[in-house]
Amino acid sequence: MGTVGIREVAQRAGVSPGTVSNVLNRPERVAAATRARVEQAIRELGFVRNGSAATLRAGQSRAIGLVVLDVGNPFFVAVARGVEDVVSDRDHAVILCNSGESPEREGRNLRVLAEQRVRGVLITPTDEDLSRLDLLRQRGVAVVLVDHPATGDVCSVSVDDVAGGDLAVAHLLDRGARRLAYVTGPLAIRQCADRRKGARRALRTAGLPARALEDVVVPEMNASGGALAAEKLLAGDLPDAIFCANDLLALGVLRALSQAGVRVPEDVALIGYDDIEFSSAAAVPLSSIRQPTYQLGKIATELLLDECDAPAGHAHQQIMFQPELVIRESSR
Amino acid sequence: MGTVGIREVAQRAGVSPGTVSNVLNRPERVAAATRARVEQAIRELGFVRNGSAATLRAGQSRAIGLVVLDVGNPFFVAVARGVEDVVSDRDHAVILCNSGESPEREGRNLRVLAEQRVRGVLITPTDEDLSRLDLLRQRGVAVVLVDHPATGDVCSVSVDDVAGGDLAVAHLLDRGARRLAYVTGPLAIRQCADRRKGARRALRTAGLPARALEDVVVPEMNASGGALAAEKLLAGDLPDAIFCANDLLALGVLRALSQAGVRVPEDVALIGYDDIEFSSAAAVPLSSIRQPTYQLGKIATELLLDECDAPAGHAHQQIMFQPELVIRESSR
DNA sequence: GGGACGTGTTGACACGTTTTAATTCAGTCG
DNA sequence: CGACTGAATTAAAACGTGTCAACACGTCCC
Repeated sequence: MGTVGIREVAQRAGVSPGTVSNVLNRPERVAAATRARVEQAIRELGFVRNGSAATLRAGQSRAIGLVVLDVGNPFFVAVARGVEDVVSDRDHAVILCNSGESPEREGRNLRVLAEQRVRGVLITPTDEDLSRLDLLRQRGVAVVLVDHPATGDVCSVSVDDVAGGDLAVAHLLDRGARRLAYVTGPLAIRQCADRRKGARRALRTAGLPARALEDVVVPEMNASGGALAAEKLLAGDLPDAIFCANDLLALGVLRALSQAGVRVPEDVALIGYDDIEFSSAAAVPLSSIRQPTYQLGKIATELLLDECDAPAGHAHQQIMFQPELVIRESSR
Repeated sequence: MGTVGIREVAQRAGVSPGTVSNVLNRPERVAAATRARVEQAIRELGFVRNGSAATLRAGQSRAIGLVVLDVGNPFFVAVARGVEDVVSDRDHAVILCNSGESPEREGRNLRVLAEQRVRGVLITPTDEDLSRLDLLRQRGVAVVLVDHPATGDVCSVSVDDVAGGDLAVAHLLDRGARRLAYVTGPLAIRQCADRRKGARRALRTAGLPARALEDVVVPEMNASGGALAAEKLLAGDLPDAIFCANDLLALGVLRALSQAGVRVPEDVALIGYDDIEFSSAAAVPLSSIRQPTYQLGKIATELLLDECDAPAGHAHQQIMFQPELVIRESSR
């Protein structure tokens, strides 16, 4: 059994290869009877179209690239779900790449995507240097930035982290807190800095001085980072309420406080960020800021495919979603 | 700027297209001076090799497919990490597909992979019907089953779930438990059934009757399923110890018990399965059964690529890993 | 009955790369 | 000095599909 191509199918159905191609790509242009004959031949021979030949001929593939910072992060998993749903609706495929926050890996990934001649790329960049993307954009590949606000000449979809920080702290203040702590990763990370900015805005709105919010910076944004932050807090006077830059940090804080005999929310109120699935299942269900992650992926993909389909009459858009406050036991 | 191909590079470097191809694929065969000239031309023109043309010519691409049941599941995320590390070491790419436990989506995914002419496929099948895979195997595409023990004519890599169940219950018995509960999802799921089988084996080994282990079956294997199970247990006489078929269930149980004033591990010991990241961060750190997920992905990929490289002298292997007991507070 | 028209179908070529056999050339040995 | 060797390079032939201009064949209208 040699490889069965469009030619063998054509021969078996008694038509020309061109007709088989039409059946595959524009079925409406071929007479019903002929089409039926071709489709039967396809089934009988177990023909599977050669995607690379199609891509080669067309100049671009029916695939888009998705480059994320960390496939293990629930945030990106949710985004990916949104992406995949749209993409499969529109009969495309998605090539998922993981940059692991390394610019070098990001570069490798982008090269592979360029070689594959993807139609477009969704990417959460590892840093502010967008020049790596020019390589693609020069070749006419559409690009949409995900969770990274852009300035002008490119589409972007993100969530308002300043508003999120504001929401969280306004809620804590509303609940009566007057001395707060902000547990965060490095402030060089845009998300951390923006959420802090929002938190301070909430303080101002409530007429409180900036020193009412103490920063606790830890190197790693996971549960052990949270435990470390809790240690620092326990060493001094405990604040009324704690705002954590993500849920993993908050869970670490929660556990360390519980072990030290501090009650949440009676002694200290606590709120996280991201609303990961596990937050509602924690020992004390965690209040959090929910981001429209699925929507993020969905809208970004629609934007991207629209740009691909009409590269001429396309105006770049910067879309920013608003996050949402989810109140649970930890700050009730 | 028209598309720049191998031809333009050749012209600029003053060589033939064949030489450029050699520089790309077998650099050692071309004289150092020529190579330098070609490489400079590549840089100057910003040439990016067209992967589809290469794939078309070669008959297969330098990519493998990975079809998982659920991209959101930490188990598969860890497997995917193992896969990607090996694959990128060997200079290949991985196309990640999500079947979402739906045989129909699985079929679509396999079709796309076939069209892309992948070299091989790693798959956790949605059901026992492996006929969908024949479509690929007939075309000479290597297949390795992941987390799904196979019988004979195909490679497989899995973890011994019976041994895992045995480990968990043996540990609980060792700790003094005499009346136990097994909180699980539908027993039609192979993993659930196998872990139960192992649990019963541990009972026999300890000389206890099967009725010492009560089954609590819930429809969903997540935290709310665990809460539901806990309700059922609280309605009767509490057992000494609870074995949960996965960590999310265990976390749900833990929370519901705590709310009811039951202390873990003093009143009831608790152990989960999978050892997901959150388990160690729970209010009461959770004992669990750890599976070598990363290894699973790594070995599966090596097996697959070996089969691809030497399709002739390849003997199918069925590899089964042993899980590992991780003891934490919840069963100390 | 002839021309215009529309629907289906065809044939040939192009897409960009890899590969194989052939060719060139400098150096070596008999 | 000619034949041979081996290394470096080349020319040409695929790979399988999509497209597009051309063509066949009825049908309708004047």
